[in-house]
Amino acid sequence: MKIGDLAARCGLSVHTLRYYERIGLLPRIARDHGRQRVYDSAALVWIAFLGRLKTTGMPIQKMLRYAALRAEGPSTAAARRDVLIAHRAEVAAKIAELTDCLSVLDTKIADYSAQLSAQETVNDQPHPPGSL
Amino acid sequence: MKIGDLAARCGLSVHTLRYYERIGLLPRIARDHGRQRVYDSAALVWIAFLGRLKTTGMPIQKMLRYAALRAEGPSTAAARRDVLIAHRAEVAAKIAELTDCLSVLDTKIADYSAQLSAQETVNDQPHPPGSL
DNA sequence: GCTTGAGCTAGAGCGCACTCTAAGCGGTAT
DNA sequence: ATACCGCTTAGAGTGCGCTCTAGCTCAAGC
Repeated sequence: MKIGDLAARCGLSVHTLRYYERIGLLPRIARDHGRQRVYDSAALVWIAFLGRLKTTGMPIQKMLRYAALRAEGPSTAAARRDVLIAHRAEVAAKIAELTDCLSVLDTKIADYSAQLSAQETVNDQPHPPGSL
Repeated sequence: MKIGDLAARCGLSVHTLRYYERIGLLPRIARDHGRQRVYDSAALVWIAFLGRLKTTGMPIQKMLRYAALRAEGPSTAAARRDVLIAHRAEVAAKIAELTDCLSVLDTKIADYSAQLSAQETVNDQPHPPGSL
């Protein structure tokens, strides 16, 4: 698989794929005779997981630490698990925070709705009390 | 309340408060005799709400649109409610997305744990099968 | 064989949301 | 009176995560 194919499949741009490799998020990619990158499906799996980390708000610096552990091999499994456990806690906290904000939004929306329907009720009165 | 006091109470820096005013997120603030800003508690309430919007991922450009509607007065209540309803949907979607990622993380963590306890079991064997 | 399109590198540029600096003014404590 | 602290402005700088450009090589289709 060449870089354009991978880009089409994983949803990142060709530019971004090369950028990720340059900073070390993707391991060194094999090249063909013409120095063009050749990807296998493992790259797709890894990129999908990076996408999860990104979606959940992990900054690139932390992803790099995880990627470095991964590159070191199976001896870093415990360290990687710890990174994920810590990140999991952050994600859970973020969900709680968003859920909290959601109820604030609901309250605010309900306030606006009440305000608007009260106004509408007034408009519906052809002769509001005391207007004649 | 002067800008330093407000900063201490709302958790934003003095720099950020002036920046927010400059771009229009905060309405024009009254000044005292020496041109220094004087805030009332309404500012605190508004800033707290901006914080909710920010926490939930609303970009400053959208907050500006909401702030502009607010500044226009009560006639924009319906428009503001619509903005909040749309944003509420985005937040709910984000929560769903994060919840999904959370289960991926849990799976991954469980995989590492299984891998690590298997390895530990091997280490616990003083004479692994076939090793002597 | 020639065009076209995709890939290559190094490095510059961008949008967002701040964050800080420089240079100066005003009020208060000693 | 002087030192100091917090306030003022305009504008420059920062960090993140891309995103794009220039100038080139390479490979496949007509």
